[in-house]
Amino acid sequence: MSSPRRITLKELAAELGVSTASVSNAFNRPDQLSPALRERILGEAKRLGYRGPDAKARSLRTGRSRIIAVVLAESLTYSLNDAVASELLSGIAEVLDAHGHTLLLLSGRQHASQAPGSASIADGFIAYGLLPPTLMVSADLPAQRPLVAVDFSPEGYPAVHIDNEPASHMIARHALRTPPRRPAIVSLRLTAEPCNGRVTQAHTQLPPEQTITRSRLAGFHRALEERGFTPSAVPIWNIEENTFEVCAPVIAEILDLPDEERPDLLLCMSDRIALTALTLAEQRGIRVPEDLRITGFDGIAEGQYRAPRLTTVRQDSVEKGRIAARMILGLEPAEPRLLHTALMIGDSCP
Amino acid sequence: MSSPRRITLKELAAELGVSTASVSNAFNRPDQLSPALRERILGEAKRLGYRGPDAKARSLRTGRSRIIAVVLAESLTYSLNDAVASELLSGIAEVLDAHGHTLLLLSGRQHASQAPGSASIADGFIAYGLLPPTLMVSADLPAQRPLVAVDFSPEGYPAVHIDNEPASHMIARHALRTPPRRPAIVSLRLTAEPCNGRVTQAHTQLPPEQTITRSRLAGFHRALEERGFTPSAVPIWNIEENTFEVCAPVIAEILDLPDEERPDLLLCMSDRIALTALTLAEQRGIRVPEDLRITGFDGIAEGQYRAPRLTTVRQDSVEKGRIAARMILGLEPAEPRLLHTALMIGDSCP
DNA sequence: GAACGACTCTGTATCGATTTAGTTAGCCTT
DNA sequence: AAGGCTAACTAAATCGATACAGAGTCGTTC
Repeated sequence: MSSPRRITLKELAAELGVSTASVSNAFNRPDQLSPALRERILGEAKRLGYRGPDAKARSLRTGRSRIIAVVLAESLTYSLNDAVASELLSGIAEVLDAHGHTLLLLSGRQHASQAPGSASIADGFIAYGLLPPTLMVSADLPAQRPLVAVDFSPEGYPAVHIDNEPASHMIARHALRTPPRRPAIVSLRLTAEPCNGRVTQAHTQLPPEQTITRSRLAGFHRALEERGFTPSAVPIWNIEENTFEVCAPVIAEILDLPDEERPDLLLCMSDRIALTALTLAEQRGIRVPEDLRITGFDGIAEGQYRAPRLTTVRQDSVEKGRIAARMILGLEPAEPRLLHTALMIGDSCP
Repeated sequence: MSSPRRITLKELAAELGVSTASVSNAFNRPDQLSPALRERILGEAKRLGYRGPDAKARSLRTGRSRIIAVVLAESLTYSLNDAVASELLSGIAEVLDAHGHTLLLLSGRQHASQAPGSASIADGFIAYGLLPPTLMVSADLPAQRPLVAVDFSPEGYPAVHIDNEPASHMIARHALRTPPRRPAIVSLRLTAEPCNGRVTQAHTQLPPEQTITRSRLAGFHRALEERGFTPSAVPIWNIEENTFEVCAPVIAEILDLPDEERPDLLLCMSDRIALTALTLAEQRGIRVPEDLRITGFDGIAEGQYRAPRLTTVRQDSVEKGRIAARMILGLEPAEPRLLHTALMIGDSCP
């Protein structure tokens, strides 16, 4: 336990009989001293086991830590297992790595309760999908520090988005080309109050915060209307968390409806929902796409590598992450960006 | 750009006419000052927009940052999309969160090149699956700082492991109960030189570093021997990266062999490999398990939610992460731990 | 009524670096 | 030979907090 305490720059300087400035320069600005001295310093440093300037002290002095924090709306546990969030993080990590920065993971939830915010270490923040109320709580994160938002739009900050409404309009339009008898929508976190199941009249007052979900719903509704359906007559089921475990019971409820009530088209707001539907339909001997057509949203890998291949809208979450990271590093102008999506026609809804 | 610079603790103290010590105590040790003063300080802090002590300065002074770094063998981009690594991270994040710590993500690869290590910020390190050579490079990470290893065993550090050899022996034994005509092994990173495909004689000298892979192979071989097979006669294909994209061509090579050479049992070293085999077999009309039996390893969710359900060995990666995190936080003794695994018999190899 | 302890609060050294302004020495110019 | 430059190096202030030792006040206790 009595570790031989790490040697400091000052001690190293004393040992060598040079100033601390020179040692610092040896590590950071080689052009500021003679190669000979630099060599001598680096050599002695290695000999004494000095690992280079301490990051804590350096970041205090310089004001920069080369750390970017990503604040995730959901718990880290959830986010790390969600394909879309993982892809986003991948994109962010890729760019940060390439520019010598590191990634600190914060959860919007955790953070609120967290005693003394270790957040002020970060040079900048990338916030993902925070809801306005959560944002308020954690808004004091970026005390004058740069913040880039992904998948939501806090006022006054640059944001990276996809075109949710046109995208879902596009896929719904495709699905409705073959007119379904009973279309249905399976939505993600649409209601103000948590509700895992059929959305009833009681939930009609949709909260305005859920911008993504609402935009996607709007796209579905527009397409339905264009094809002669009455949007309000199309049933909506709501899913509280985008995981198999939470989706499964709701999907089961839908698939186990009596034949004459069971939908023959599911417009799902995420691939995870659609994949769950695919799995449960298979288990029940419901044929996809003959008896039931299913569309997803996101374009995650899992949906493309399985049979039947999922019909979905691909959004490039990795690229979204890259852009956000480049913005926060100042490598590209931090201004609102809207990424486009692509319809991917698979076998689940040809 | 001329941000009104964040106010400091000292300025706040001056404003209030109290000492900096009191302000610090107001935030950190409420019992050290009267409730009245504390109230006054906190009030004024809020009024002036003071967010609480700066993390950089605090961590320099106290020597603790409440940040734990996870060093991943692979690139972050890969790790974030790998189910096993994600689960591990989930487990780690869960425990760290619960104890007010945050997670810094470092890649073993990135780190080597990274200019000035921002690593010395961390209070401790959890290293995952580093190969000895890589570890050497990054060994100077934990300058006298605690380190817990996961899935490998650097000398002198506590490590969390699973029982790889018994586990793969167990599943191979199960698979061989129904004697296959032509068993084959699909391995992960087994060879010294990168080799994506059939392992030939040239690769016989297996490097000793790949402890996990070697242990799993040993388990397979022991079971094969017990069932009367000559291990050296069982063909091995090697996969360089545990992703669909890298697996697919190798699996295709196997499945496209002429009927009389094609294996009828694949012992795969990961679920990802096994799932790829499942998908490609399906595409080719090869029936699983009738024509081809497949076993995996890991027990990732994706394999359990699809049909046919994967026969595999479940390792609790989340728990592995939790344990590593608790060790690094000193919540449980940092001593070698071996987790047990469970055979999960699915439909891919009944 | 002196001594003691319990509460509050303050002064200041310190954590380990970076960086500005400045000093010295040596060389070149004219 | 004087002035001007540059290169190489240093002294010391500073980043923003924490925590120790001590100072002052006030109520108890013997």
